[in-house]
Amino acid sequence: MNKKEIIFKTTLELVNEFGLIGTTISKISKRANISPGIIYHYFNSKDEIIHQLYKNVEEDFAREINKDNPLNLSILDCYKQIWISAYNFCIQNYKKMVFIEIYQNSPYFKDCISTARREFLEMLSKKNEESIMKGELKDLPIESIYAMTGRVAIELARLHIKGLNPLKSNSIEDMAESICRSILI
Amino acid sequence: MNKKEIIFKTTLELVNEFGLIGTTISKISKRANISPGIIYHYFNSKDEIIHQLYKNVEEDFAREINKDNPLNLSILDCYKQIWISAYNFCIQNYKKMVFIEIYQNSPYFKDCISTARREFLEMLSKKNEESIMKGELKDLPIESIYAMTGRVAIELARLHIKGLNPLKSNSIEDMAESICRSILI
Amino acid sequence: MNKKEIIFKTTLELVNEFGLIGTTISKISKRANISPGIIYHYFNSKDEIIHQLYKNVEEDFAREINKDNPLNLSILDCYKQIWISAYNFCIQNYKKMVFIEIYQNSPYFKDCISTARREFLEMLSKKNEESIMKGELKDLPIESIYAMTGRVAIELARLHIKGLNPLKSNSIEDMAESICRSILI
Amino acid sequence: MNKKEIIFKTTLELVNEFGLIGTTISKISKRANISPGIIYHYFNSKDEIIHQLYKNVEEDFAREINKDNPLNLSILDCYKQIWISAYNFCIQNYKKMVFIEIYQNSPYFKDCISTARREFLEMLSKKNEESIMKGELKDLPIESIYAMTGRVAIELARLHIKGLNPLKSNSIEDMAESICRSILI
DNA sequence: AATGAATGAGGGTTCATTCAT
DNA sequence: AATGAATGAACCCTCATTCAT
Repeated sequence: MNKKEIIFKTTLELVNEFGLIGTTISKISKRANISPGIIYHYFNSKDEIIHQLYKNVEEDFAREINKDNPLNLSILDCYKQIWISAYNFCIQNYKKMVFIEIYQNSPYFKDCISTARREFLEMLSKKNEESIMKGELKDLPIESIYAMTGRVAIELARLHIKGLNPLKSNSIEDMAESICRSILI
Repeated sequence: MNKKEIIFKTTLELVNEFGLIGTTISKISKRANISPGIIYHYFNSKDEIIHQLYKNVEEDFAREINKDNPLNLSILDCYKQIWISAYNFCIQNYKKMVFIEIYQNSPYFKDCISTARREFLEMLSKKNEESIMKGELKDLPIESIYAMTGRVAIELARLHIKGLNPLKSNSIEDMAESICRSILI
Repeated sequence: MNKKEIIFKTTLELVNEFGLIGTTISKISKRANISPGIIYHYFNSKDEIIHQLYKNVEEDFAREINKDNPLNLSILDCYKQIWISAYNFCIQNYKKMVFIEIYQNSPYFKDCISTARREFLEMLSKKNEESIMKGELKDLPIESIYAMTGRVAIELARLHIKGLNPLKSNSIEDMAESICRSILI
Repeated sequence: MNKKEIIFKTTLELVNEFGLIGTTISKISKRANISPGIIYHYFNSKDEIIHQLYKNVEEDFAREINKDNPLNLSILDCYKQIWISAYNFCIQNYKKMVFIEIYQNSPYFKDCISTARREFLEMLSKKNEESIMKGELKDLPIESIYAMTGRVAIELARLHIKGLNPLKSNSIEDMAESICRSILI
């Protein structure tokens, strides 16, 4: 692992523990066992570390969601698959998920999404419009659909990480189906 | 309005504008037209202001949710009514809602809930268990149910505040119903 | 002496000893026996201290030069009087003079001169033009005239402060006359 | 050009652009296309580069002043020739002149003059004493004479570099004569 | 109750200098 | 000779908190 990766890894951990402001250059350097100065050899500023880390994490997430081409499925199966991918990603990468949450709720966040993610969202929007026309999908903005599906996956994953058993005896597939049906007509 | 209330009101505004860290004692004192020193007569620390404000806001929220005794209704109607109350509360008190969001995504948040809210949740839990027994409700922890219903109301309200039209042509009642059905069997 | 004046006085001393960059907030606070933080109660930045101090010092200098209305005299007597005033000011306020020199040779200096000084220079320019027309004064820009007269006063005063006897047996009046004659035809 | 010379040349340029403090080892290494580390093979410290560069530049200046043996001339012609040489040197080597100005107005400057310059000054002093004895020259220390003549040449050259026309219609010879006459009886 | 000057630890950042390679 | 990653002290500045008044 090179030094940039070490800095990213350490920052990810610290933001989970202390938040964005609580993650200081001094803390990063101490935990990573490097000098504060050297951080500025690899990054121009603390902000740059945070922004680049977010970009990396967002790309990881987008890659996971995309990996089985959900857009080729029927609208319900598409959302179910995305839901399951999101849930699993969050459980397996909970520090990344927490980081995304914190970042997006901070002044750092300027709605700058990665190209990969934007393209995916555009294609999903198109699919949505078609489904709305066909009378399969409720007429809702994509942000609302996300709030009703993907966002719920994240919340449930968060409960999982807190040590709860958020699904109990229900299977992931059943949960995904129940939740995704709420956006259908 | 007494001085404590002035400090709470000012803090609520400033956190909406500048975030928790950006809300300094100096800013509070300037906007509230009081001296920085006197704040420490009413509170032991900045953290105490934040925590107490959160508690107050959470209680306001709980009070609103409770006001029409939703627990007396059928399980679906109960959740629908809670959902609608939550959605409306957030839209009508968006500064409080933003504060809650910021607080819960910060290292300040330590899952400490208010007594009023705890009592309500306990009663709701009991109702849930009965419904699960009756085969009406999915067997899920209350936190998951909240994630699938109330949390979604807040997310949609947030979109409303951002200027989107999150429900489009759908009525609040329909949305509440669709979403709350996802927790039923 | 109030705290702002103490900060100015300390800064003036330190700039004489260590230059503008070498004069740190930490050094100021130590020598003035105050905390670093309080400096920012009176000034917004280190730069503001430096700029305001320069403005004050420049005004002191301009006041001294103006005090006997040299502009009412003949051109030679006018410059002689200015010369003598400048020389005496520098000898009596050598720290201020050194500060002016350092400031004007630094990136801090943005040719922003005080209103009082600008007005004086405009009136002096007018007097110069008249004298040039009358064939009394060499046709030179005012900056050159300053370089040939006032600037020399400062240089000689600097030698005085270094412990030399820069005029030896020559009187100030004779020196002023010899030097100021160099700009006459 | 060997590496030491490259470092000197680069430093001269950078000091003109950024000042002494703004000229960092990092900037020197980047502009000179060498590593920061190797600079410490040729010099012990940044300060040493600055001091040696100053010494070199001062010697260049002294060499130029000396080149036509002004000491063999009459006292007035001697000073006129020195004056003209200084003025021309500054105009033709303005980066060196700016460096000298910056250096002498910085805490780096410790009045350490080069051997070449010292020898020249000693010979000039001797010539001065003879002229004072003969009643041709004012009884002044050599530093004062420099302030009244050579220093003025530099100031006027500086104005030339700033874009002014410091002599206007006056010839260099006339200016040199007017100024140098101020030190004669 | 109230003021606001004062403190000082800690923030992000820079940079002369060192050293393993 | 040469590299450039690495160090760490010092920079300017912020701000929660204290305290004399």
